[in-house]
Amino acid sequence: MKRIIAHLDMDAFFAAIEERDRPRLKGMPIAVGSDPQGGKGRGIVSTANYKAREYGIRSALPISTAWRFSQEAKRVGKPEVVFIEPNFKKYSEVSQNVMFILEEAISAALQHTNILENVGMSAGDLGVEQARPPKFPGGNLERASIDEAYFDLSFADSFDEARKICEKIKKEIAQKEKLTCSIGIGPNKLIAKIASDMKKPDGLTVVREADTEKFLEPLPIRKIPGIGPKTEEVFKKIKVARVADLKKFSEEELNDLFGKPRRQKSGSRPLKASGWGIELYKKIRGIDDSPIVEKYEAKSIGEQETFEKDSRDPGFISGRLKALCEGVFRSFEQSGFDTFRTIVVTVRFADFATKNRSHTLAEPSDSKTVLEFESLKLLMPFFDARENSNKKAVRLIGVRIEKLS
DNA sequence: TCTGGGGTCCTAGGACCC
DNA sequence: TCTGGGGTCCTAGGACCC
Repeated sequence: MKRIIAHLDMDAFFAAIEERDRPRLKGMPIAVGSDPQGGKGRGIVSTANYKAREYGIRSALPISTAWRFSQEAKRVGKPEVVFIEPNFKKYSEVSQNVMFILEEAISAALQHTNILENVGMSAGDLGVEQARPPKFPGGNLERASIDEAYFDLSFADSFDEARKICEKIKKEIAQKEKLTCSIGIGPNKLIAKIASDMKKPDGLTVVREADTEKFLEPLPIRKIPGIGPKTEEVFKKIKVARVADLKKFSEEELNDLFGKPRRQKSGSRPLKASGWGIELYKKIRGIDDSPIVEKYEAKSIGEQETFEKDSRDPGFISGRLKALCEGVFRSFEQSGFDTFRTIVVTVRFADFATKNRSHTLAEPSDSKTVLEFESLKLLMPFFDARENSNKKAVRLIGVRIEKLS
């Protein structure tokens, strides 16, 4: 049986929820993110709605820049951007609602398919291939993030059927949650994911197996998940901009490009593993066998904090470290895990240079005192002259626990 | 432009063991 | 004397994703 995979991605999720919940904001430019503090804030934009995107405001833009864009717009008589601080609790509740709608819709569609089959109405392999994936309901749905999910529609047997199911899903989410989403349908997760991004917002894009290579070739390489700003930059230097350009490289060439460090200048490291080259060779040809993974267990729990002002004060910094430990420990207690074994402390300096130090305990621990004591021990060397020779101020610190069980 | 906070995955080198 | 090969764990760094 051929695989049919869908990827659902909510449109401007956080901003759309805020716009929905505050009718007075309808049609206004909205940026959800940290407090801009009159242009002095140091955070970034989490999500901008489509109106705000017309101002050049998008995810990950420094909030201070967004503020400036808003002021410039105001000067030419356009409405100012509405800045809203994120409310993750609310977003996560809405996320659950959406996932529930999805789950119900999938299982209804599956039942429908089975009924048709049993009555012999489908292009029937009744008796020939009786075995349907007995995985629903609640099965074959992967919650990939707060606003994204993959689901398996192979049971629909055709891309046309799958499209109908997805149209229904979109309609239900719009009715029940007053939110729009975009869905991509393809022969695997990779294609579904790229497809869902093609016609945002409120899009539905189907890419059949036979069309995948033609679909991918004209795309900028950045559209391939896993190719980020660094890799894009490397390829830009050798005039590779689109997937079609990338296809001229053999598997060996790509493997070499990302493989072992071949006599590099100190400091610069290979971008990614050997293995990633071969991965990439497959991806740009639309090949992807990765399964839909339902259950998900956290591998680490952490918190970090950027100070309002960079600090050189060990008392202040260790005080904040302690507060972070408390937060991490609280999440740990609520997580259902019993013990942790590794503690990682992160320090980011004023120049954005970021250092980690970690320690793995001989025995697993469940103690807050141990967490606080070990984090402090990991932090101390950063105040040493040797680790921090030019006495750089600290911008951020973080604590994370790993090896949970 | 001047860069959050939550994560995941991958690699390399060194220690240590057989 | 000059020296193996494989495996696992720990630490550190980096790219990437939402």
